Order: sequence, then structure tokens, then C-alpha cells
Amino acid sequence: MYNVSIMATVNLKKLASILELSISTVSKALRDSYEISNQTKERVKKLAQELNYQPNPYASSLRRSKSKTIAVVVPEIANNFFVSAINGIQNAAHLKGYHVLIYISHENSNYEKELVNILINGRVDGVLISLSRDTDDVEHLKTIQNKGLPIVFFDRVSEDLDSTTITTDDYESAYKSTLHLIEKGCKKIANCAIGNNLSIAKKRVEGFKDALADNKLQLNSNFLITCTGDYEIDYKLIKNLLLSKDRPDGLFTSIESFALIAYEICKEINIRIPQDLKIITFSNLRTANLLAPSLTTITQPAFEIGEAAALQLIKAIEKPKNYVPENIIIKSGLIERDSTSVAG
Amino acid sequence: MYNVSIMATVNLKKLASILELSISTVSKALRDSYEISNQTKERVKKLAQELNYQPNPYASSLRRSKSKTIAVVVPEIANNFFVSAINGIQNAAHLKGYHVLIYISHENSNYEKELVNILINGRVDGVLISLSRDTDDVEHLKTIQNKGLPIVFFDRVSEDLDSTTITTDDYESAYKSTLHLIEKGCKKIANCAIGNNLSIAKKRVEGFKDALADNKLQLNSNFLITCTGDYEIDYKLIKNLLLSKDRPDGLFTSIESFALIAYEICKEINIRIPQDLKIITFSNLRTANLLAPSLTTITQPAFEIGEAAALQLIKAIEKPKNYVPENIIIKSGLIERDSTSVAG
DNA sequence: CTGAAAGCGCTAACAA
DNA sequence: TTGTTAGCGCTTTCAG
Repeated sequence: MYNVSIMATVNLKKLASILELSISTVSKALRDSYEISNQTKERVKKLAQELNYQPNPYASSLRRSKSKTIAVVVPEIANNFFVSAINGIQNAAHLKGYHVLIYISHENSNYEKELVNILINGRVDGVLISLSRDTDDVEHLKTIQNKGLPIVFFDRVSEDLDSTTITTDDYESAYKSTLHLIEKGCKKIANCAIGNNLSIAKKRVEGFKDALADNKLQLNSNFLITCTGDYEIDYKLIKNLLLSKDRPDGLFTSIESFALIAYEICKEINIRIPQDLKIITFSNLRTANLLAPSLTTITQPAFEIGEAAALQLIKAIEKPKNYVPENIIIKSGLIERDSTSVAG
Repeated sequence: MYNVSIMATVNLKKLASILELSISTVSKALRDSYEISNQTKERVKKLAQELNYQPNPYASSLRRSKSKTIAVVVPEIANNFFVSAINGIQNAAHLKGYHVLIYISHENSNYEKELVNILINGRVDGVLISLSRDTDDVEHLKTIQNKGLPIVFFDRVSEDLDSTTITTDDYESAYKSTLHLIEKGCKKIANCAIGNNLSIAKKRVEGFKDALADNKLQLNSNFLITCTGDYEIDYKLIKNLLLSKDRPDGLFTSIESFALIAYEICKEINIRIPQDLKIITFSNLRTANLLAPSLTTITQPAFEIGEAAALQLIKAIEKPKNYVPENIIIKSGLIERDSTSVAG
């Protein structure tokens, strides 16, 4: 017990002077170097424990050019997918002794670029990123790579870079979702997409279109809308869609929040789900089964995606020579609920 | 443009040698020191920009014993309150030029203690924490303070420490919630509490009890249950409660997830909400109004709480002399929806 | 097996 | 106004 208001920091120097050893011997003893006798190791470790010695991470980072820290950049956080992914990332990172810095790009690619600049100075050993909606060029990401920093993409990936990506089976899931609506009797199916630049946006739209085409259904061009992520704007876009004369009878949305907005609007203007409109969405909503009506979802393995992304990144950090970028796909599952039921 | 696969790091030394200045002059010029001529400042800044110089944060941290980084420790992340709070924290931190490390204690106080040890070695300049459910002693938190590290509590606070706390009006909100149920005609009101140690848990239970007493309602001791945070266990506890002969007609829960479990159980065993059971809960659920039935909530200003906590912490970091700990309360609002409606 | 010494990149007191 | 120097705490090479 120490009776001081602020405890002095205990560092190698202090341990060394108490033990009457040199700093380097203490350092080596703590890292279990073969050069040090067992007896000395024990003495050193005992005292370190007693004084609760914690090495200064910045001194060590500076010296070894390794920070044991990774950055996670997500476009938003009010989205259950990203929250679960962060959970998975955090889990894997902790397991491997890494620290996790969080950054939110707020779907703004300029901000994303700014963030990236903050990361290339050694603060982190690698970057996990899910791109913002409006990102279309990848120069800033190349900058990271050029600094020798590994980067792993998850969900919203870039295909213009040679690096690891972790995604779900976007094309197939979109295809399946659309097919699901068709099988439930929908003829006029609309799609709320994420944006035009992202590869997942493109894949999900392609899957949607192909499912329509394969089933000889016409695509009404007004039924393919691109949402923005801004509540007010998306609300208007979707309301517009649902108020149109030739209203859709099925809706597939690429993001949870679009489906929720659709729910709100349906409630307001008395469109019955699923009788008048069937809805399916990509979503990791915990309350999907408690909504009125319960919501049919394509659910991504968010935790697993985050975990896999972090593990890949750490592998790339620790074994840069042997590391070969991979494109990993972890499948989503369709969970059928009442929003697409046929009875009504 | 550089045609190398890995760009050499540009540091002060490099800038200095190119400009034929000393390292310290370059350093001062970049930090806009009054000692340096404008002409030199311009030259230096121009080159720094061109070469995209980013100072090494660890060298600077090591030297100044400041990392411009704060830690956030939350008990869980699958909870909209904490997600929104993190959003607020992130926002304030970015505004002030701070980085945010995230740690999840998973409601485990041993893990929490472990985390705390990681934080006292200079990695962060301060700690934001919301305690895990089972934390009952605060020795590990004192360790942080003894190192001279400021700590700010939010939501799940400790009252045994002299430090800033940001909470909502827990007692009043619990009182109001209970009163709300009473006014809607409930006679047999149950309560799912968070735990026994946390001060917010105690306050919420007190508010509940006082509201009952003030309205001459008996408290059935079986109706005061303490949930664990573990889904399986909580499910059984709540199911038990709702299956009991003398079933409650009102339920007040301190955490969103308890109310959602209750919803699931009601659906399963055909208890009608609100006819048979009225439910109100603390919650920041985005879908509260879309549930069947829509859920009456006490909604905490989560973003603001996070923001305020971060700003307080940064103030404590930057002006330690003048900083006086405060106990800040930001009020919650009761949003009445169908789960407590009287018509039925 | 242990120790001396250099240096990671930066800051700041002091000198010039 | 600019430069020299010491040193933050740690790791690592090399010498003893």
C-alpha cells in the first residue's frame, strides 16, 4: 500500500535500481529472454508484479514501430450490422492482445479521407474499414497501402485494391430475397439501394434485376431508388414511391433503416403489410420478430464478419511476408417472417 | 507522385535535412511558435504539406506524456443506449482532436479490472466508463485515479469515488414510469431490475417502490426480480414471473432487453399487451414505435450523455488544476405508446 | 549471463 | 530567430 496521492510511475529504470540490475537485464527478464538466468527472471517478475509494473506502450511502439493497435472505420454506428461487427472485431482483437480505435465516417468520403491521413503515421498497425456510401475513388486507401499498412475491408469493400475483403454473398442474397417476394406473389417489386459506387450496392441491385429478369418480370424504372442515409430525404423518397399511382406490391431494401422508414410510412398512410405490400430487407435487427408485422430479413453474420476481418488483419500485420490477400464470403440467411407472408 | 512500393516515412529529420534547417526549428515552425520567422514557417509548412508529413504520435506522446487518446469502457454494445452514447463520445472527441479506444467489459467485473490495468500505463489520457453489472468494489478505479488519470462515469456510475458522473434522473424516471402504470390502472406491478450493486439499479428500484407506497399499493416480493443480462437466465426469470398464478398486470423494466424478452414471452404464451399486461421500460430502441404493440419508453438522452461525458473528461485532462468534479444529470423523457394504453 | 550504449521521433530548455 | 542538446521509456546490438 502506498500512501501518496499520486503514485509515481514505475518503469524499467525504477525496477532496475531497486533490484540493482541494469535496465536491459530487467527488460530481457520480463520478456523471458533466453539470455537471462531463471533466478533473475523470478526476482524481476516478482517485483514487477508487486509494483504493478505496466510497460509504457508508447515507448515500446516508438522503438519497435508496432503499436498493437488497429483502427476500425465504419460509416455509421446506428446500425446493428456495424455494432455486431465491432463486437466481433473487439473480441478477436482482445484475444490477440490488440487495442481498437474506433472512427465513424458518417457516410462522408471527405471525412473518410481525413481519417485515413490520421492513420498513416504509425498510430495503428492496420486498418479495418467499411467504406462510406459516397466513396468512389480509392486514392486515400492506396496511401495507406503505400505506407506498408495492411488494410482489410468488410461489407462495404473496394474491388479496386489488392487487399483482403470480407463480405456476405450479396448477389445471391439479393437474388434470393427478390425470388422470395416473387414466390409470395409480388409482381411489382421495388428496390431501395444504397448508392451507386459501392460494390455491394451494385451486387445487390444486380441480384435483384436478375431475379426479376429470370422470372420475366418487368422492372419499372421508378421502382429502383437510391437512398441516401439521410432520414428526411429517404423518408420523402420512399413515401413518394409508396404514394405513386402504380404502387409496388413488394419491396426489397438493402439497408435496415430503409425498411423501417417504409414501415413508418405504411402505418401512416394505411398500407397494409403484407397484404398490400410485402417487405424484405437486409437487417440485423434484434426486434425483427417483434415488429408489427414481424419483418422478413436477410441476416448477415455480422459478428463473424467482424471477427474474420480482425483476424485477417492481424495475420497480415504479424506475417506480412506470407500473407496473401483473400476474398472471403460468409453467407447470410433468409429468415422468413410475416412481412412477406401470403395469407394476410 | 512517388514510384516506390513503400513510401519512406517522412519525419522531422527528413524535412530538416531537405530544408537545411535544424530539427527543432522545423518542429517549432510546424507548431507555429512565436520564435520562428514567418518566412521559415511558410517554407516548412509548404514542404510538410507536399510530403504529407504526419507527426509520429507515439514519439510525441512519449515526450509529452499525453496521448490525445481516451478510453471508453462499456459493459455491452448490443444496447442502443451505449451505441448512442459512443456516438456522442466519438463526436465530442473528434471535435477536440482526441482518439477513442473502445473496450467492452461484457458485464464482467474481473474483466473490467483487467482492462483498467491496461489503461494506467499512459496509453490514454483519461477514462470514460459505465460500470459492469456486478462491479461492487472500486479498488481498480481508485488505481486509475491514483495514477493521476481523470475518470468520468456515465450512466452506471460509482458514488464511492470523487469524480464526475453523468446520469439521467433515474429515481424520478422510475417513479414516473411506475406512476404511469398506476394511472393506467395497474394494481399488481412488477419490476425487472439490473442488479444489486449499481447505484442506478438502486435508484430505479427506489423510485419504483416509492411510487407504489405513495399510492398505497402493496409490493409483492416475487414481483421484484433481478435480471442478469444473460438471455437464457433472464428469459426463465421473466417467464416464471409471467406464468405465476397471481400474474402482474404491469411491468417496469430497467433495461430494454428485459422488455423485449417480456414481449417475446407474451407472444408465446398469449398474454395480451396492454390488455393483460402493460409494459414500460428504459429504452433507446429505434423501433419502439414499430413493435406490436408499440412500446412505451423512458428514453435517455444517450447521445448527449456521451457527449457531455467526453467533454467533461477532456476538460479534466486539459485543465486539471481548475477542474472540479460535477454530478451532471440530464433528464429522460417518457414517451407514451400503446403498450401502456388503457383502451386495449 | 549481465551491462553499456545507441536510438526510435519528438519536444523544450537553453545557448548562440 | 535558429541551433544544440538532453531525454521521454523502451528494445536491441554488441561487448564484457
